Amino acid sequence: MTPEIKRIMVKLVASASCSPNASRHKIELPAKASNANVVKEKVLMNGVCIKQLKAISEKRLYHTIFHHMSTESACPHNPTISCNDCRLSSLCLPLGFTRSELTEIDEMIKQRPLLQKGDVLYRTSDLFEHIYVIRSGCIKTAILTPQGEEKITGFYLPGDIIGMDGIDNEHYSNSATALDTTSVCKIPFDQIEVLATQLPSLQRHMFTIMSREIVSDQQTMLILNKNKAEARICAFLISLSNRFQRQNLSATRWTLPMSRGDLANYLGLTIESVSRVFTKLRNLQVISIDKRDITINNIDHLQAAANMQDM
Amino acid sequence: MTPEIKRIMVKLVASASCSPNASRHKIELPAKASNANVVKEKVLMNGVCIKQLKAISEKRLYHTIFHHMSTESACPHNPTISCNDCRLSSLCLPLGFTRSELTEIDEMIKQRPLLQKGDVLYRTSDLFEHIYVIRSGCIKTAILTPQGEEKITGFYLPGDIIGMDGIDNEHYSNSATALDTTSVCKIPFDQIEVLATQLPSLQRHMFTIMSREIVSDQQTMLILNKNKAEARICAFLISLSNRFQRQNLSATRWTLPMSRGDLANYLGLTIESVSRVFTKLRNLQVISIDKRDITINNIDHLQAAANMQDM
DNA sequence: CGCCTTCTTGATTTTTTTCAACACGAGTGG
DNA sequence: CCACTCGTGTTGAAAAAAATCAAGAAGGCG
Repeated sequence: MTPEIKRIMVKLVASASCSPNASRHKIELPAKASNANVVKEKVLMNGVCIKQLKAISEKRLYHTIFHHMSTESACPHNPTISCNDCRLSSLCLPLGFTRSELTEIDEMIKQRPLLQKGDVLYRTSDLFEHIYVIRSGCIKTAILTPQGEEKITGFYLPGDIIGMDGIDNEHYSNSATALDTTSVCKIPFDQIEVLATQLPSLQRHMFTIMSREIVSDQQTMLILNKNKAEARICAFLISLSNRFQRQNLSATRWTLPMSRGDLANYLGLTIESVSRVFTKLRNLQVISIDKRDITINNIDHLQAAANMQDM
Repeated sequence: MTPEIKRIMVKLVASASCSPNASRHKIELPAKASNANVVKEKVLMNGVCIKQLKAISEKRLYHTIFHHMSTESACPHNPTISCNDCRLSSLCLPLGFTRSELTEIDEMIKQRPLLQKGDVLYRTSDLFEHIYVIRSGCIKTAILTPQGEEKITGFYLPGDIIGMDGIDNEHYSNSATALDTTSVCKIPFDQIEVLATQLPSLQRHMFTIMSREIVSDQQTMLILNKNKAEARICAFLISLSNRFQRQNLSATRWTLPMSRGDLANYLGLTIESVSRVFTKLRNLQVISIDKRDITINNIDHLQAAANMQDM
């Protein structure tokens, strides 16, 4: 590990105190981080393992750390943090709760599982009992077709809530799989229901997040309806950029959480088509790509390409 | 009007008494109805106009009437029918309500607007105040793209509930337009919220129907993800067939509620592609088509084509 | 070092769109 | 009653786009 990277990491880890008032980071990835230098140590933050990979490039490690740092004020993946201290609570819970109401909710969310890349949170037709809030990392949800193929229905980032598709018939209609080291809050839905009858603002909040999921699914349908591969991918990149920005991450420089295969599956294209569009956009200087690290150089062009006439 | 058709119509209209116990119809369209004979009269049922067209073929009129008859026990489009008597109440409301609770809900749903073909129920960015239950007819919902194009997000049939996309940011994100003579129940959402805190089963029901909408949107994404036009259209026809069957209509013989253009828009194809697939399916004897009247001759082939390998 | 997964690139084939013409019925007006 | 137009749907030929098939590059990992 180069001294430069070590210095930044130490600084980051040091600022990760479990305090609700810790200032929010706005971090850009410096070009100094290199893929050449490989870190073989386990990386711990406040005693929690955030990377189990045996070898990881400095650049990727740096990405991982600042990603976790900027999505939560306190220790990423730390299962002991309460809703009172959680930076995501504004997304997760309605505003205006009293301290005692918050504590009541905190009591309800006892479990905050830590998933490693590839771990399955729930499977299609598992009994529906919980909804989950993503605290860090990334989750993909997918439906199994009658032919046994997996069709990805969404990618979920910190602050997003998943599992609500299971309310209808008591079983999840999707499966949920971690694309990276991911921590989630596991919330028992029956307790939500009871609490929601007592706290109208919680009931309203539940309606709101479900409505938001409906709108977001329809936005996805909109992207899939664009018939040009380039338009789909550009629209997806813009949507991802906006979501990172909402997490106070850079809007123009980030790492794709998913593989080309997952992306192609989600967008209804083949891997080859995705790869070709990426190459084309890179040749046009619209984006720079290094494996899954994306830099957006020309957001206007991306926007124009996403909106291209397609019916 | 031929005597044969007149006889059937009189029989149908006669059985349309406003009684909750009226038996449900299971009706097939007889081949005798002809497109040649044109009805130029207004058609009334229990004093409510169900067709305003100046000229309509017997066949289409017959379709219209039995469609309305079989979706409701009582007078179609009749705004005075109460939830107590509505045949759709099992879809619309949770089971196990007491008579007084039902009356309370009935009180809340005072308005049951009647829409003619092309009428707009609400527009994108209208203030969200109501959700709507389709009682008869068909509604399409659509999102306006930044370029001003309309992208259809769904088709809704009797028993379906629309407008829940508006909860999130106080404004509808879709517009809703009638594709046919359509009646809806207009339900004030703020009153739903108040009532739902008092009646846990109503709260649960709201969560359920929103969850169902999420699942249904994801099913649509699944159809759009199939990259072959034939697979998309076959999957859509099967889905429509199932929905008609759920309304106790024939699963194999019905009328497309939407134009080729709307269908193409919804499926992310061009009008020409839709037309070509229809022609191909007709040549293969899989379906018969007469304008918008569809007869499914070979459901297995349709199923196989819908499931065709496409990734 | 070699195996495996992921990603890229090229050549070919299939599919769909696009452009253009035409058919048909409904509604209109002479 | 008949020509006319308009909206809707069909069909054909050419062009564009994406899938498919095939091969190879790069990096993680044992």
